[in-house]
Amino acid sequence: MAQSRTFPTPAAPKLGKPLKRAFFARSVHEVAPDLIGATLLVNGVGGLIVEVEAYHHTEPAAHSYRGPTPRNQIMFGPPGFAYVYRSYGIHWCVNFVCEKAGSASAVLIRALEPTHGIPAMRSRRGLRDERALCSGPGKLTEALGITIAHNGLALDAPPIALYARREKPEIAAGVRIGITKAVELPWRYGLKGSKFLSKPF
DNA sequence: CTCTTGATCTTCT
DNA sequence: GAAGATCAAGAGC
Repeated sequence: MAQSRTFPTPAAPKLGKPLKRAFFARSVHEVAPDLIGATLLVNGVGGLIVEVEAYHHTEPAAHSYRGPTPRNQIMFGPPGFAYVYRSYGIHWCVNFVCEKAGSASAVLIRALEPTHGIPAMRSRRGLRDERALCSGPGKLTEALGITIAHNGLALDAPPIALYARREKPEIAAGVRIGITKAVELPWRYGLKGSKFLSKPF
């Protein structure tokens, strides 16, 4: 530790009001862009949501497209809960369930701008560039400590907390990343100009 | 900078 | 047996 004296902790941005579960009880295509700029914390660690993607059961890229399975059952439940799945056998990815029970739609959280608990995130991810801490769906779950243990948890109760954005940001949209079906749907949303995206728009 | 590859769990064919 | 809502490391330019 080269640091020889105590520095003031950088002030984290002021949080908006807590998002209630009802926030998610509407079209996934309204919720997804509205999440850009909101703050996601798990046990007090997290940051600003800067990139998301919408998925809906009527479209073949969605896990719910072929009906319920043990993995995706949370997607078929009520809105306002976390759907966590194993990606490529190695990573965890987290979604927020939207609309209504049976609708099987969700928003994949793809990138955060780290604001809270950065030392904890660094320690979980290893020493890295701050821009790489949460710049991908598998990276941010590792940084926040999200695992299958969080599958099915409510989004408005500990250890998860969400806070509304305080100002409306400029939002970019584009095609989703890493899929081979329904590739043309422009259901990826991001904070315009953010340096913390998984990829530029 | 871009391209390739290995890691290895769940679902589907 | 193969593919997939991914990531990091290594080779090459």
